[in-house]
Amino acid sequence: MSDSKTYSISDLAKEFDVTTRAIRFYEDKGMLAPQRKGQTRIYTPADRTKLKLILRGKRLGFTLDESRDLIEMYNPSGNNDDQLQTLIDKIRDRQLYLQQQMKDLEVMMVDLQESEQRCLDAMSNA
Amino acid sequence: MSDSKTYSISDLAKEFDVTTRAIRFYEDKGMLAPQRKGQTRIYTPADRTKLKLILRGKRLGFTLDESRDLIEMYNPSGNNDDQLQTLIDKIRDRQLYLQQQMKDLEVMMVDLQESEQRCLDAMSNA
DNA sequence: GCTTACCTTTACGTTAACGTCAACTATTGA
DNA sequence: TCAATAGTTGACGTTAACGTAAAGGTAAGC
Repeated sequence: MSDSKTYSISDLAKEFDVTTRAIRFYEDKGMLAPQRKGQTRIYTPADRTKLKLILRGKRLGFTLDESRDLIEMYNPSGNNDDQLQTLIDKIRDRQLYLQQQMKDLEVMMVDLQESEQRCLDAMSNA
Repeated sequence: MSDSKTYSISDLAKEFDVTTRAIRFYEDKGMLAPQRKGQTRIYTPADRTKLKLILRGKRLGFTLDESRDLIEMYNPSGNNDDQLQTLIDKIRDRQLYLQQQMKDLEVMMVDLQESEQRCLDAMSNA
């Protein structure tokens, strides 16, 4: 009863709004390794979590290779602290990058609002 | 004397840390149109600003095509308010996306700090 | 038994944003 | 004068992350 829940590939595809092709692609890259029932892939909650992490990495702008490294860090298999430090550095880099993005976005929003206002002015004078 | 300052292609490449190839590529895509002195490209401060906007767009995750639309919005040439609204929508989308990125990043930082701590613990017990 | 829906593998195609030559011109300073 | 430096235009190559078709296996329901 505990955690015997499983998912089909299309279950996960629907839940996370990705294609089955993408999920198989992640498997090809060695990031997922679901069980099989015959030929058909069977995903456990752990597999589901991994997929979630992959997609989170994507949203953060990591490549799949980078995300794979990150995910390996979550489980205590290879406790290589050099790698760990490298990854923490990558995270920090990405954090700085995000801060720059926020600044850029603020400037751009102001510029566009000015542009919008000019447009509205032009329309009201017609 | 006012704004007669000009730049060579490598001036701009150095200033913004991009390759000359990239700058010519943006021109091929119709995003820049510097004057020529013979064959050589001569960039005005206005060109420089455009390049700046292109790179800002990149940092925000816009494609070059999207950035071109954005840049056209800054000058009051085509006051098409439909387009303007479309672009404001795109900006808003990107803003939401950035907010999601910040959330993702926070979670990931916590996860990795836990991972780091486990690693440090393991080392101190050796 | 037949369709429909879902699953599989294999493999070539696609897109963005340049990288990387190659082959050439123009300028400049020793 | 000659070599180094910076500029030019093609044009083919590259990478990531899938898309998309081909060609088929399997199980449910009518």
